[in-house]
Amino acid sequence: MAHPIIQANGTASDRCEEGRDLVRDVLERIGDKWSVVVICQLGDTTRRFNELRRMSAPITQRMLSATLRGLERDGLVTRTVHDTTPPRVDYALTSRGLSLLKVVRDLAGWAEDNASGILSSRTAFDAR
Amino acid sequence: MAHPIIQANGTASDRCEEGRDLVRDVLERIGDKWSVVVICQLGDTTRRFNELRRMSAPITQRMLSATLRGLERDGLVTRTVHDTTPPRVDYALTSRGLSLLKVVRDLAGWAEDNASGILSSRTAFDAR
DNA sequence: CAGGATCCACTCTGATACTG
DNA sequence: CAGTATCAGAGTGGATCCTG
Repeated sequence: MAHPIIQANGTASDRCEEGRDLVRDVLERIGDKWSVVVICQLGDTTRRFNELRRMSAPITQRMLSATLRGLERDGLVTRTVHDTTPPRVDYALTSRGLSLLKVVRDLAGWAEDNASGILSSRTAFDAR
Repeated sequence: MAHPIIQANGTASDRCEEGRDLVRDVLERIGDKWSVVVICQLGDTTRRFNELRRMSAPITQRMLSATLRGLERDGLVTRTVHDTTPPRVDYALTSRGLSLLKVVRDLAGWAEDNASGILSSRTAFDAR
């Protein structure tokens, strides 16, 4: 067996096969253009709409709104409306959202670790 | 601090902020419709084109071809052509691809663990 | 067997303008 | 402040046909 690291987890090898639609579902959520950005910007603190908008620039109002609604729908984010003037709405990650944040950060870590290698691979490939 | 787990890794909190374009780049690769499926089907073994096609059904020829080329471009997959008749081409994950497989399996694990919760959240949200 | 080329339908996103 | 509505453009994937 060439790469024992992959075999370490007994059931993990099946997890890709089995729940393909599931995985696709999740990836369609976090694989869109802004979900990961918003999740990371939220982190473990509460943020307001325009605050997130600034932090996630250059996201548009429309996309931030849509992204937050999607995350809320999946139970990853809570939306709290304070009935004041001017209106104030707070967003925060749920515990499920926080657990996803962890996974996403692992992914981000992998991305950073492999970014330069990937970029040079691309350059080499395109030069053929 | 409500969720110390998030704070565990000193630099990890920055990894989302810092390399946003990086992360997006990676997510555009694995976030497309088929990359994750193909990566999982490859696992740590070598596969031929039509073999992958069957395993990844209902992927089309066009998309399998495009997906594999993308993965090869990023140095995640090797493509080995055997000059025989009929032609035979073998695909396998590189070590970089295998390291991504690990991360992807974590993601798949998260997806499985949270699938039912997410689905019921969606139902509840849509019923409002 | 392992693809490439073409055409089409759909989705996702951005820009802009407007509202409670 | 925190959104919604509408429109147009780009990208992405599927179906089909063809080839060394």
